[in-house]
Amino acid sequence: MSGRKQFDVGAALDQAMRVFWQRGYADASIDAFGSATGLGRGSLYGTFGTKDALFRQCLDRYASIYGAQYAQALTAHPGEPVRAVEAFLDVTLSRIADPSVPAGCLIAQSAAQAPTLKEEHSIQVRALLDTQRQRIRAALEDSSADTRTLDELATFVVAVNQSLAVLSRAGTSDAELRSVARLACTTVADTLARAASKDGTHDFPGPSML
Amino acid sequence: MSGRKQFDVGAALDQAMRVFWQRGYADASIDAFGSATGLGRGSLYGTFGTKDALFRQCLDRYASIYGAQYAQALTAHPGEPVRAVEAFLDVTLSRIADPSVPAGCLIAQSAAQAPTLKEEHSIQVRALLDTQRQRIRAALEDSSADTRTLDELATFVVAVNQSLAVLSRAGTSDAELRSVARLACTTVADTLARAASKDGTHDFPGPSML
DNA sequence: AGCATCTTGGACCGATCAGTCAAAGATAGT
DNA sequence: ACTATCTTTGACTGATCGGTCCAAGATGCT
Repeated sequence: MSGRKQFDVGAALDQAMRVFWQRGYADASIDAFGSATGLGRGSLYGTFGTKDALFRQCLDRYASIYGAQYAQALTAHPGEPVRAVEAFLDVTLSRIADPSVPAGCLIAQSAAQAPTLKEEHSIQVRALLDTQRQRIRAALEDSSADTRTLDELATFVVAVNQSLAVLSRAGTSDAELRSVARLACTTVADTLARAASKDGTHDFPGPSML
Repeated sequence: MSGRKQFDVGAALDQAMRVFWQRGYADASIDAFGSATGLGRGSLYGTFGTKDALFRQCLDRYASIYGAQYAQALTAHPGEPVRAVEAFLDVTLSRIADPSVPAGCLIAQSAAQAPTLKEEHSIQVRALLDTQRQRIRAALEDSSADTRTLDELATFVVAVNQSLAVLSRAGTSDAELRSVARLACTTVADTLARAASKDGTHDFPGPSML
């Protein structure tokens, strides 16, 4: 049976992504993709190519889906960097709490396995993490903190975000994960406040240096 | 050639641990252990049993080696919880910077792959993380913060610690990792300070509530 | 209707996996 | 020195891996 494609390519890619997400690259067998998507090997290889190519497409799709959510969360609170970070981490927390999708994070999963991945994939993972860092950094830029502080805070938020994924895999409860996120937000708030007071600027207009 | 064991069991276990640490459970083949230890299959199976049993022993060894380092770091600064946390995270940072050992962390690696591990191993990983959390919690106990705050901070430190391992796998520089750790320490310091001022206690003896 | 093109499912391939086993060599106790 | 016991090496097994291939069937164009 065939002639025209008998399945939705996007939906199949979603399922494949979930397999990589849940099991990691090494433990994701072609048969597992077959079971998850209901497709035979011919369809899988004909549509997505090799496992490597499929993985690349899954990383792309993951970045596209959640990258958009992260970007939206970060830009939804202009001028309120702490709120932005809060919304950012909440994207991860909500995803982890969502039972229709695996726990953890495909990027964190892949980063942890980076040494066994092909260079191409490691580079892609790094690039995605760097994009995330830059987005956070941009959201923090409304504050008056110095460049170095902003860079460090952005990396810090990326780190905490990854930690949520790892701990969720170890069965840490949603409440505990949320407390971790909350503490990270206070760190951002305190650090920005300190930076603002140090250079004489404040969150709202006030006496300036001149 | 044989009669008596021709190799150091502890050294072989160290090498095997490094293989799991570097490659993760799924990507660690028996042949890889053979190459790393210089042993044949007979010696490996005769000494350590199956791959599962070897993994369990490697987790034990890892916990023993670094658990001791973590415990020492945490207890080296009694009455100074922030210093203790600093020393704790420094154990991880030093290990990551040590080229004689893989980057990352066997526990973080295993936690990320928890869904594909046998229940027994997931439980073991959880237990190790919980032990770590309790140790941190104990080191924080000298402060005057409430129980809830101490629990949350301990989980937070565990989370940041895991994040260092993940990010190091993605090629994050030592300097960036150290800035993440530094920010986490300020989180601990600020949170403890807030808790102390809130309930009227201070870090050093002063006017009490009565 | 006829044909070229595409899709599909499953058989198949060589490689590699975890684990077993037996033959051979080395040791310790007697 | 003899023997029971242990270790080691490497061949072997069955299962599973990623990937290829092809026959069969479905479609669209002319």
